[in-house]
Amino acid sequence: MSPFDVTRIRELGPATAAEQDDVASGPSPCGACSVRHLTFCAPMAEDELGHVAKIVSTVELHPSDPLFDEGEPADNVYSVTAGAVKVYKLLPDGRRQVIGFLFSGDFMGLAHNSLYAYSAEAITHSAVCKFPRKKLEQLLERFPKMERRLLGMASHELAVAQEQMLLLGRKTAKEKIASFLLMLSKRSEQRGQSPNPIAVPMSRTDIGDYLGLTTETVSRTFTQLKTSNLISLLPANKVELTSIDTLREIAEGA
Amino acid sequence: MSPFDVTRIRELGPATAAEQDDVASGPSPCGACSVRHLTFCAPMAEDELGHVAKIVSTVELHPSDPLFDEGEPADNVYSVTAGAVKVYKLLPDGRRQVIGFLFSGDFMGLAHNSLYAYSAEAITHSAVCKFPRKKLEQLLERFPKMERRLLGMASHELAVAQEQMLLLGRKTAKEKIASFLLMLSKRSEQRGQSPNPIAVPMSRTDIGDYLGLTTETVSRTFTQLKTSNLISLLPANKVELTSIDTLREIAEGA
DNA sequence: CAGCCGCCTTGATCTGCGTCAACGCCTGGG
DNA sequence: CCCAGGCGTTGACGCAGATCAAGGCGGCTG
Repeated sequence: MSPFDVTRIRELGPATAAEQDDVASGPSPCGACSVRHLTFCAPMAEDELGHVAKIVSTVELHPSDPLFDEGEPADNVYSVTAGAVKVYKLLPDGRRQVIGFLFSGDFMGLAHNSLYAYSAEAITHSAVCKFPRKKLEQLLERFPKMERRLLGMASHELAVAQEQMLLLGRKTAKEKIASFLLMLSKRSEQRGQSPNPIAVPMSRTDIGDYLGLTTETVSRTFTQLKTSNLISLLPANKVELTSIDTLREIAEGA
Repeated sequence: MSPFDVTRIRELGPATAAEQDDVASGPSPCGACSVRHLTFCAPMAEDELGHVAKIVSTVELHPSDPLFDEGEPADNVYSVTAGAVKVYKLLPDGRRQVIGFLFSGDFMGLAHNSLYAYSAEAITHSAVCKFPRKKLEQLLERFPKMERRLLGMASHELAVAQEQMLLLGRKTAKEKIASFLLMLSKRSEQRGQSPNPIAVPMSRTDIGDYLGLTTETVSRTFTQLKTSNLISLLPANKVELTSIDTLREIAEGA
């Protein structure tokens, strides 16, 4: 079972056919958004949400639906409200690096120049809010507190990216997998979901491309952690962290 | 010869003994700052610079001087005005990952929580402007255009970090070194300095810790590029990129 | 419900880069 | 002027993880 996605999408409000067509369907119910406190909309007061609703449209995504590609004009900024999305970069010969996995509250598309620096694709059934860049910028100008929030979130992203550089440059396969699982757990908790049996919706290939490993190594390392009784692989792509403290020690290279 | 650092420090304005002691010495001459257009101070009008000068103090750093350490309270934000600074993270067992090299115009210390997420140390004789976080935040509140600039710079940092993840996770040693040299060249040019014979002020160890390699591999790869006539090692830690196009092809994995 | 396809796992082997070691060069201090 | 210590380079060897290969399993489809 994976009621998670569907549930959260329902929380978003009615998903009409028009929305699936990726077309703005007039003001959407930001007031009903259940993950608003996680997003850059958080600082907006109830009576200001109309300004947000006026420029936003919602998009529903199915597994492996692309959202945009690296190099396209970055005309929109997106905020994930349900599900899981991966963003990645490619080398000409096809080598892939997954830059991040996004969940409810995360945003993407803040390009410093006018082109997207990465591609985005849904992993699970997901929903995102779409903000035309120009209009969002006008909104930010009018509501500096929203811009402040965005700066705070960007700073956080930066810290996460730096932690990931440490992982990619200096950790072993085992340390990488342990770090990855703990990260998923922490983020799940931050979204108000279970921190322990965690959902791992992405494929071994995606995980490998995120950690700088091959699928084979990811698989072997999962097996190794399982054999050491540090994790259990549950049905429906869930993983139980049997010994979080030990995992933490491994992740930190102690 | 390396007049570069000294020159740019002089451009900063008089470096007094008080400044060397890392103590605010009253309003400093932001109006005379030759790298202001590169920093987050750029959007400030001439007649607003007094507000900046009032909260800033300058710090001079000698090679290998530490500026702050990971885990310390992040009480200040710094902007580099001359020289070169490295920021890095450590694993408990001493493995190091250099997160970035900072030059004129770059800032550091934008922590999302209250602690520095990395350590900072001067590579060359350098100068930085020090902004008490609290006071800077007040200033940002008063001048949203400065906050906007900071958001733009943070977005850029994010894109750079993502590019670095691709490098760390998926590129070979040769591709990493080629990418690194091209990055130094581009950044040198952005600061208005020579894009081709480039200054490489950091040690082989620092380069290795930045690229996820050992010093031996860095050294061997430099030798290999030299033997292939793609670069020349010049005196005073300068490197000439003999065939930028070929380097670019190598860097992109083509 | 049977067959296929994609994903995961496991095994065997290979290799790029790490590790260990030695040495040359430059620089700064006595 | 000489010596010591740090940095860079080079060589020999080892290993973590990549590559190549072969099934297994579960879910979707006809």
